[in-house]
Amino acid sequence: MSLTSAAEELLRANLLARVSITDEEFTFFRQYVRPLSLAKRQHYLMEGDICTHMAFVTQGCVRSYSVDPQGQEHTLQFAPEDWWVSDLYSLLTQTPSTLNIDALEDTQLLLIKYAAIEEVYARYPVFERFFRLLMQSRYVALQERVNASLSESATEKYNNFLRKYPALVQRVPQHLIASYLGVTPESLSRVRRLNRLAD
Amino acid sequence: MSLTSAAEELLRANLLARVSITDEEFTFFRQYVRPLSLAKRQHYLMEGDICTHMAFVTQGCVRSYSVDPQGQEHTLQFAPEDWWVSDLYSLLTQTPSTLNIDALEDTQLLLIKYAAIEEVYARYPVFERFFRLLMQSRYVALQERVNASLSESATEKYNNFLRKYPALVQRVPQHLIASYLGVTPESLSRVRRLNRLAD
DNA sequence: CTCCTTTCTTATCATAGGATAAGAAAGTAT
DNA sequence: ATACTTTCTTATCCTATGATAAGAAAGGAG
Repeated sequence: MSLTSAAEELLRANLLARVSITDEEFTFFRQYVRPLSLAKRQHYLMEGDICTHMAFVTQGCVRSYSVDPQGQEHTLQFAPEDWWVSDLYSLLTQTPSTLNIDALEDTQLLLIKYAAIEEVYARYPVFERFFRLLMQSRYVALQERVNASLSESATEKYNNFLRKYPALVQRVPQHLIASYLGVTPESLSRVRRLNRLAD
Repeated sequence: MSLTSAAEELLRANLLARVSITDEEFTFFRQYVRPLSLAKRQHYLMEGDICTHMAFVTQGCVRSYSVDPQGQEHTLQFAPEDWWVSDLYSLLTQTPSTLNIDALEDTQLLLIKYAAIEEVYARYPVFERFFRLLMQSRYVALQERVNASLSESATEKYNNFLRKYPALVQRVPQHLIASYLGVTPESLSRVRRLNRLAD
């Protein structure tokens, strides 16, 4: 049995943050895990591809986004280190993806083969528990985002983003944050200027 | 052992749509289920309450909504028969709810005690599987809603709502659909008029 | 049937944020 | 160092949608 890499230890820690995992369980899980490197701007998933793996980011940052009929990009998720990302709909249904996932920086992923996941759940239900817990917290966060989109102005959305994700603001281009918030880059720039004037 | 009610059979069918459940498993689960009736406009949950149960709607319709600092209501979910509803954040953290849930019609719920759910999962992991699957599909649907809020105009959002939830349009007041879509009732009325003119 | 509440519509006016255009600043590669 | 790309800003103008106001229509309760 090979030693675990630093990346795998990050994955183990991510699992342990939600559930208790034994060495035996983790060793079993590792069978279905493989690393993937992405260069900055390289795509992990492109619209139309079928998503076959769940990706866990161990280094760098990716984002998932859709492209609307006018060619506008809309960012659905930023995933820096310690985050999971995939096109869940494509993964679950094994149909062509409507999302794109690309790297905002040079990035290291660990990929878990979706075709093996049922086997993992059957052997060690703790992994099913893990993904239930993960989905639950993601659901709560997404609902909060829907609520924000219904109730907040551009300024409020940006200021709350600053508060919630201060680290991302430092490493992600502003026009991508704009596309996450649902405003144009020019409007976000205006929001920031008015923030500055008001301070 | 008492006979199952029609409501309980609806619950059983809802579980069976995602997982295989034996009579024994369902009988065990039933221990933690109790019915609740709500009159139209009656609240099941009010902001500040701690959410202690998951609710499954067997008759009627409820909605969950938040109230912003200006007193505006924002509808997060409509839950007609066969849907699950709760304030998941309050449920998971046992902290005061930020959401309200009220009945749009006379409604029958089945409540599952959250404090018992870990016991249920431990005894019969199939229930954990069920809630994982439920959370997954809810997550996918919410992400689609976020995507719509980022990319669609009021008209598109309304027309897609019509397409996705034709039954709800018949039974839910339009101003509540407006509050779900993130537009004012007056704007929705305008959208409908322009739709009519264009037909 | 009548009153009262809720829901929906229409019209006018106001505004937050989009569209467009241009350039500045920062980052990257040769 | 220079050129090229990406990112960010500022300014002007424009439009989709919000705010306000008023009334019509529909639905319930007595």
